[in-house]
Amino acid sequence: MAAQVDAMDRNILAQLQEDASQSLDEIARKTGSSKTPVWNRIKKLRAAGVIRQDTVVLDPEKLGLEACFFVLIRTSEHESDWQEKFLQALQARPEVLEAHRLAGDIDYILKVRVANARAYDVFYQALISEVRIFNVTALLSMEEIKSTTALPL
Amino acid sequence: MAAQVDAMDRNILAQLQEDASQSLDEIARKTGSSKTPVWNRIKKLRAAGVIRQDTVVLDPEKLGLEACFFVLIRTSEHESDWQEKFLQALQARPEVLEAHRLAGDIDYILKVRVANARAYDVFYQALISEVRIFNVTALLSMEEIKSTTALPL
DNA sequence: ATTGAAACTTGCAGCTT
DNA sequence: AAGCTGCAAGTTTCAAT
Repeated sequence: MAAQVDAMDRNILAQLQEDASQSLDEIARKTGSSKTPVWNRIKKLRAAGVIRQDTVVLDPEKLGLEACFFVLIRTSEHESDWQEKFLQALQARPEVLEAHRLAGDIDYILKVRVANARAYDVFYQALISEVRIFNVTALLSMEEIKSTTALPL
Repeated sequence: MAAQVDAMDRNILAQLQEDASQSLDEIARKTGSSKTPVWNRIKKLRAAGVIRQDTVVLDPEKLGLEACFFVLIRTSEHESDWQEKFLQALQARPEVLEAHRLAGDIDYILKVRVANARAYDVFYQALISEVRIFNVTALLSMEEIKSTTALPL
C-alpha cells in the first residue's frame, strides 16, 4: 500500500505542501537538486497517487461559512444497504467536508461547514429524514486553533 | 469579515479548488469568461485573503500514515496561560492536523494523523506530560468515507 | 544528472468598447 | 469601468547527451 518514497521525495513533497506555486527551479534549489530530477520525481509521485490533487486553500470565514460542527453519530443499523445509502447521502452534500467510520461506541464522525447554526439545522433535518440514525451529538467549534492540509513528513 | 464575492468569483474558486493546475484560459473557458478578467479576479481574491494557499493533497496511506484519531479533550484549567501553552504544544506537533476549541461539555477536539496506534500513544503521552488535561477520549477512524478540502460554494 | 529547446502560460500594458 | 489583444518573460515538458 505505501509507496517507496525516499528522503528527497519527502523534501519535495514538503515544499509542494507548503507552496505548490513554486517553480521547479525554486524547489530544486531548496532541496539541493536540479530541475529535471525534481520534475521526474514529481511526475512519478503523481502517477503513484502520492500526490492526489493540486488545489487552493480558501478562507471559510471570508466566504461566509462561519460555523463548523463535528457530528458524532450512533446508528442501530449496520446492514450494507443502509450504509450504502448513508454514504451516498454524505457524498452528495458539499457541506460535509469529512466523514469517518469509527471503531467503538460512536459509529461515525462528520465535519460539517455551514454559514450558521440555522444552516446546520437544515442540513441535520435533511440528513435524518434521509437515513435512520439512532443518536446524534453535534460539537460546535468556537475557534479553529489549528488547521493544516500538510501531512507530517 | 466576509469578502464581497460574486457568482463569477465563486465559479472561479470552484475551479481552483477542483484543480489548481488549470491554466487561466481553461478556467476562463469553463466559467464563460476570458483570461484577463479571470486573472484580475484571482489576483483580487488572493489579496483579500479568500485564497490563502496553493497546495497539493497527498495520500496519507501512501506515506505510511495509516492511523487517524479524533481526540476529545476536557480540561479543568481555563486560565489564559494554560491555554497559551496548550496552543503552542499543538502548533508545534505536525501530526495534529486540526484543533478546535468547542462550545459545551467537551473543550477541544483534535484530528491527529500518525503511522499507527503506537505512534499515537507516543504523541498522547508527550502531550499529557506537557499540559494538564482532565479527560481524553480518542476516536479511532476505521475508514475515511469522505475527505475533501473543497468548501461548499 | 545536465543541457537545451519547443510549447505553453503568466503577467501586464495599452487599446477598444 | 471592464474586457480584449498582444507580447515579453518565465515555466513546464521532454529529448538528447
